[in-house]
Amino acid sequence: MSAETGSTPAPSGDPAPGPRKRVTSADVARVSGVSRATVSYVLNNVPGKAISEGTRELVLATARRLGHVPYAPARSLRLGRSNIVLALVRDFAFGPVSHRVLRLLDNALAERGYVVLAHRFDEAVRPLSELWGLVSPNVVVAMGGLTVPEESVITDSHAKLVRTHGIVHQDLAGEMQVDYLASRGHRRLGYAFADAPSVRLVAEERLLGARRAVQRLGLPELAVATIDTDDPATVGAALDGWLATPGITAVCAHNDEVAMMICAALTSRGLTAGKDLAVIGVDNVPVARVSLTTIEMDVQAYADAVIGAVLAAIDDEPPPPADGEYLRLIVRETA
Amino acid sequence: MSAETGSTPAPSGDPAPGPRKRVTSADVARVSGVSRATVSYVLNNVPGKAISEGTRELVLATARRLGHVPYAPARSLRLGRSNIVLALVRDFAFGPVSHRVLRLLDNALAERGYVVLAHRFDEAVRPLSELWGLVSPNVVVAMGGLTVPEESVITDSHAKLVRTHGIVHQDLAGEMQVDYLASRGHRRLGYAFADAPSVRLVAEERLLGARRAVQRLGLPELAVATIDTDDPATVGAALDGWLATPGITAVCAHNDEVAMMICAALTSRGLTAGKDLAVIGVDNVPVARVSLTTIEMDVQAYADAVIGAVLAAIDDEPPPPADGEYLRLIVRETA
DNA sequence: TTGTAGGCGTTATCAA
DNA sequence: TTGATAACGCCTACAA
Repeated sequence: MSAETGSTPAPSGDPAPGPRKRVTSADVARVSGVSRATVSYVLNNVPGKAISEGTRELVLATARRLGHVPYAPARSLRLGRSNIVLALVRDFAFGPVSHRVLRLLDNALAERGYVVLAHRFDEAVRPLSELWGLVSPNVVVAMGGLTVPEESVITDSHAKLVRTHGIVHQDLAGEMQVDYLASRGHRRLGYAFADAPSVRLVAEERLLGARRAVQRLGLPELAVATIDTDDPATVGAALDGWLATPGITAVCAHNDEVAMMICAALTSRGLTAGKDLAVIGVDNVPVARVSLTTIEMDVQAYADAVIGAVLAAIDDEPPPPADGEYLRLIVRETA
Repeated sequence: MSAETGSTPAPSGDPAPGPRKRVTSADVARVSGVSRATVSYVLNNVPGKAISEGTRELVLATARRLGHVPYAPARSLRLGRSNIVLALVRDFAFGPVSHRVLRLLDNALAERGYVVLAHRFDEAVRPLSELWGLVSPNVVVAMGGLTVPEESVITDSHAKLVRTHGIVHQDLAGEMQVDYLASRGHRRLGYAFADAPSVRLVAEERLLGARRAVQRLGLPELAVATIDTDDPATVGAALDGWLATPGITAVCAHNDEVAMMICAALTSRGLTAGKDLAVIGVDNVPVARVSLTTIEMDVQAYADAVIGAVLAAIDDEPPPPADGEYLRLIVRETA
């Protein structure tokens, strides 16, 4: 009975099909009448070993019949690595573009036998270093930027690190916004800057690009207002500020969500986006597709770059170069 | 000494700070000059054992100095269970409410030493049964409904299953929408039904509730239009249909995103939500907070229910009852 | 108060 | 073509 130690002492009442005994590969071997090694060879399709077709099918059938599922922790322990790709995000609402990238990444990795799991991390809740005692990923994909200490914690772990930040040059989005508005004759521009920790790096890059374009074109300085998407009052205040400033005829928004909030605030004031004030976003989210002028990202190309980097990391190869054209202007009604 | 003959093969060329040797608890024991058991007792704060303060601090200091991190797979293998709570979602864009619930869940679980990981599953990409060979969760939280075969695959695994579907009575949201609009004198109502696999169950429940309210109040049947949020044309078509139907003065939307798309389409036509057509959503997402009338969910209460269910599952206890008032009407400008 | 020993499920190595 | 065995890192009953 001491052999049963590890397992739950079976709380007196357990009629539910609770923690049944795990079906191990040893069970499959025993029932099949072969050795554990043979089972392993068959289940893993080991190339070198030649297994007779009869044995192979017998093992496969037995495994299926008994409902054997390889046990991930044991496998990881033996191999010294897992098949988990952990996507670190600061917020589960990490943006429609990243959502789609992760979907495509998981699709691509499924063929290789890897899986993408997402974790929302917050050093205040659980230090990153504690994470490795709970999950042991093969590759960590940092969605969005990391601080230097965060990076080093990951580097110190045994996982390889892939950064998505930097693949898409977010500053170009800001530049494209300004360039387009300027081409339509707008001279004095407002800028709606998003203030949330989870998007800070991206937000700063976009603003930087917009400022650069303004300078390059010799336009007056941007009228930057900070928006907290959780507080609609900041949108109203920003809008009223722009409307009160003579000459401002257009606004660049950090993204489509902010842009839509501005549009809604305009409507509240009996004004119309695209008529009384030009508004341009970034992302081309579904809700934008009705009428918002925006900057679209080539998600497939972006995802391909991420996929390439992750596959290289898995194979312990140097990351492939990730350059390409990812951004495209979409003109609709609001600007 | 034979222990030292392990002879790490040291692949000829390995200049990169690649897969360094893992620091094991045995290393900590050896360097500290104590047994492996002692290290384990100290690191896990085992209550029964009394460890001298000196030993305790020595071990802790050594572990920190060597950078020892307990290795999750080994721990899971020994214990027969992991500390992973896997949230299954059909789409990473699984809604702002669920995003917040997962955040609160992870916060609550951090204290217990568990972690929440999210996985976007799609049977067409990777059968659920394959997942258990890649990750071995202690608890699976199904965000949104599951099909019967999906449920049984999870039940067959060794993970416990927690369902979030059913905690919040989504049909009540539909009822509240209709009740409110009726109270404002609207008689003939449109309904914007969302057509996406990832929200189907919720969408059907909300529509069901709306229909029930219409019947109860003796109003004419709902003019239901199906919206595909990825295709703005469906929004325009739906709106034109309602506008062309005499007597329709208000529309219930499946959620705020759909509602915002309708508002944008109204603006495109020179009309205004709340004036030319009443619009009401569900969710109270940030972008709605500017002017959209909507139904808000008490996310904290919802999350508390989920947290309770997950903690019970971890402790192998029966799930606590999850009843409560989760929904609240928020009146703004659009209805 | 601390140490010893055994085993969790899997896979690689070696032998048959 | 297949089988026996050791090892991955950790935890814990039992012995000292």
